[in-house]
Amino acid sequence: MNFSTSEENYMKAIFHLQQENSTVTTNRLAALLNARPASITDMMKKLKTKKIVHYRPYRGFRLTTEGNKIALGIIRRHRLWEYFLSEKLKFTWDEVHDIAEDLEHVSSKKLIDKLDAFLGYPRFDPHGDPIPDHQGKIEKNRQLALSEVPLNKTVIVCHVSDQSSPMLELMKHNNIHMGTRLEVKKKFSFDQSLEIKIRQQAPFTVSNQVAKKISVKYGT
Amino acid sequence: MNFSTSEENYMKAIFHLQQENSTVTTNRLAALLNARPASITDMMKKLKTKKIVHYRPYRGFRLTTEGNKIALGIIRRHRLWEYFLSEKLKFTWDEVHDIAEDLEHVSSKKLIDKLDAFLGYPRFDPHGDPIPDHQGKIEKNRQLALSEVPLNKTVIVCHVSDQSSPMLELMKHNNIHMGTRLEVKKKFSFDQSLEIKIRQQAPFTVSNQVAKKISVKYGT
DNA sequence: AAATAAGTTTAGACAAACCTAAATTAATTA
DNA sequence: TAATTAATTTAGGTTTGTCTAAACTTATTT
Ligand SMILES: [Mn+2]
Ligand SMILES: [Mn+2]
Ligand SMILES: [Mn+2]
Ligand SMILES: [Mn+2]
Repeated sequence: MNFSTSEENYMKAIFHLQQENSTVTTNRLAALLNARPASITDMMKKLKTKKIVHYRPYRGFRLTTEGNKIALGIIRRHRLWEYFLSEKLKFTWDEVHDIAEDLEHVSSKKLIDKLDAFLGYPRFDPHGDPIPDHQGKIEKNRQLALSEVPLNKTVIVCHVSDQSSPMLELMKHNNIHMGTRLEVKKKFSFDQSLEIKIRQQAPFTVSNQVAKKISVKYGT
Repeated sequence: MNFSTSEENYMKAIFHLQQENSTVTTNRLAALLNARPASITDMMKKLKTKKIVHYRPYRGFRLTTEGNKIALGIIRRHRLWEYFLSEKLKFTWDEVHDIAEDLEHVSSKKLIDKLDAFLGYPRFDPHGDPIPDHQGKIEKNRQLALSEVPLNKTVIVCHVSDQSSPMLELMKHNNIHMGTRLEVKKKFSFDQSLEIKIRQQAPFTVSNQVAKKISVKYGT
């Protein structure tokens, strides 16, 4: 079967919400997609007849096995394009998402498999998220929030979930950017603030608020 | 202003029809877009209010200066993606068009300019058609039909406008493919058939019917 | 100058994907 | 258990892009 851009965006959004909570509600999805709840209900009815979601009125919904497979295909496309944009076209990591949001809907299977080969079968996108392979197999996400990192382990910054300018200002001031290697030296239990050390720099402190927004992975 | 996929497809189609005949008619456009004449009229009214076409009912239409500029942008995107697909992803020349038909509607200017740079500012797409530059400037098309080629000039096959299997069979039999270098040795006035010579092969004859379908350019 | 034919437009429908406002259901609290 | 509240669905619209069938224009013939 073939799906519209809209249907694909819904499937992908449901997939992401399911990671947190296996059954998804109308309002959560409406918020994520910037749509009204009534629109969600309309689409859920449609996706139910297409056997993409399990859905019982007032009871929430989740992807069927088939729906899950399709969602993984869309995520594969999204992340491969993000990798392409960042690696080949030299976009910065914060610019790639919006463009990939459109490119992901060009759904030629052959295109994506050839793109994958051209890129050398990358396993993670520029935000550190795993890229499903051509069968839809996906590795466990190796990221965790900076606030969860154990003491004295070197980690690499790979995603920042807030791109407001106040946040960017703070990051710039502390010299944190994508790929920065750092260690957590101390956790203050009073406010969960962290003392951070970047190689060859004086240590500094970040609030728990900030640390929750920064994702890192264990370095190679 | 921002344009829908549909509006973009109409603009591009009008642009191409204008090359042959400066004012375009409803039925011609309907045929090219595989749509009903009534749909064309609807869209022309819309594009007129957006100042993309000049249009007087029953009198045909043509792109405004603005419409022309936009159409060139879409053609630029289309041909750059075709080049990318063929050159980087190793698609064959006959596979690239349909995929580019979708990719061309991803309209980030920055994406296309970076893609252009990545590809090394190519000037012709895999079919030999010129690629407009970032200002919309486009070179003259250097292609001509094989049937129009003067005697004893080496030319390179760069486009075949009929991809039916009978045509492909004939081309395969005569060893003609994209990039083949050949010379026209003789023109028979009786039926306009041509005697063709490919380097290190015995000469053979093709009908005018075939020669009209094959485009070539002067070699480098 | 009529009549005819060809090309084009209009009128009216429809599906997709949204929306607002009102009604309904489920969950929570008194 | 009966209200109250929060979440969700339904009813009814709108916009975009398409279509068919009927009406209309323009061009071409008698
Ligand atoms: Mn998307
Ligand atoms: Mn990503
Ligand atoms: Mn297109
Ligand atoms: Mn082309």
